[in-house]
Amino acid sequence: MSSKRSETRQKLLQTTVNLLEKGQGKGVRMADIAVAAGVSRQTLYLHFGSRTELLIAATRYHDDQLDVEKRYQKVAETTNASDHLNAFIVFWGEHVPLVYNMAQALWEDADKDGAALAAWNDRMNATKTVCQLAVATIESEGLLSPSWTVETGTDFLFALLSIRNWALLTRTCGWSEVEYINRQQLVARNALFL
Amino acid sequence: MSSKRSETRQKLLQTTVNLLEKGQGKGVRMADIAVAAGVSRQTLYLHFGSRTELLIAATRYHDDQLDVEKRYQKVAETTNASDHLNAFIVFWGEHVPLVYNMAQALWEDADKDGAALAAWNDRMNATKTVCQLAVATIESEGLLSPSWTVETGTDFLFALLSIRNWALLTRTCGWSEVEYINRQQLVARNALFL
DNA sequence: ACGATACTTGACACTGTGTCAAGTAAAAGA
DNA sequence: TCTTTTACTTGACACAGTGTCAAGTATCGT
Repeated sequence: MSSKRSETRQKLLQTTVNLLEKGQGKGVRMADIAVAAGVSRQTLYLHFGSRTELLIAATRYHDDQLDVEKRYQKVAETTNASDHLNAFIVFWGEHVPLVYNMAQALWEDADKDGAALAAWNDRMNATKTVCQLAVATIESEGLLSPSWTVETGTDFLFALLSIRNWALLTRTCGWSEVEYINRQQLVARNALFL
Repeated sequence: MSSKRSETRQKLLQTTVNLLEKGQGKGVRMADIAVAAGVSRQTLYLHFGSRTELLIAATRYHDDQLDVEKRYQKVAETTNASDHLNAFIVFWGEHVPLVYNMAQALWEDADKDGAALAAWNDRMNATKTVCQLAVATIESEGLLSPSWTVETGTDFLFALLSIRNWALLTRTCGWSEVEYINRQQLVARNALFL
């Protein structure tokens, strides 16, 4: 009967994901989640110690549903640095919209809560690693512009592709997904190659 | 005797600026400011209706002290698009560190408070206007890469120079002010010109 | 001396997070 | 079948921080 517990846990996570995704992540309270899941507020604290823990668990849960590894395959399968970079930016341009609202909820808490900050940094480091891979590939083919080292080039690409930049360009400036991808490819290529 | 009121007001603003600048903007409470200014908490509400109002007023007060117009002169005095862009990025690279902590305090409230959001957008629009000027100058000399329109090029430059990008590159990645300026100049030039 | 101005004092409402203790209901185990 | 355990509920409360209110004090100008 320990399956009832994990059933409830799953329901809570799913409800949290749903609310965060639709509500733009803004001001989703513990009470809101409890009501939406048809459960008492205290049950949330029984399963997750705090709002931050719930947020982190929900983020992971959501990630698992997205099957990121599989979609990253196309990047991994490329055979040269230029294709790799382009494929990576395509991947990223398609990935961020799926993750944005969850990420936003996390970083809003990162101001106050150390655990949320840690979780946020975790995710950021993961994406920086893939940036690093892309730049290292360019360097290994001798195509990295002498203006950059692998490290600083990675920093730049990481900043260029940051989620907040994505939000600024697509949400605030109104770029479409395709425009975002094409222009970021262009900028990254012009900056890093030669 | 109405000078006493404005004296106090000034003292409150200055104290707020001091606290925000040193404290990384994080968690500066009304009570903290009141104590630091040697005044009761309620006096703050007598002069400014809310935390957000105080924050906005403090930001303006701080801006006035910085004499931005004068430091922007060097940008305005340039005679061609390339110099203009370079001078602008130098200006920006020197400007952001002075403004960062205040800006951070403002945008942290922007999540919750509509007024803070409005104030934040105001500032952002101001900087976007100067970005637009830089890109329009390039275009007017026929040097803007055909990949861009003035509008999209402005969007890009605005994103590249966003305060959050600055924070990511200098604070998180550890770029020095000089490195930031040189590399951002490089990237902007490579992306926009041709 | 009078009254306005500037500020103080202390209490209180409100929101949202997190905690605690006692209670219920139903499945699991003897 | 009776008992224990598990999963959840209920309602109260502490706490932080913002914002409000009413009554009090001190000082300045006239």
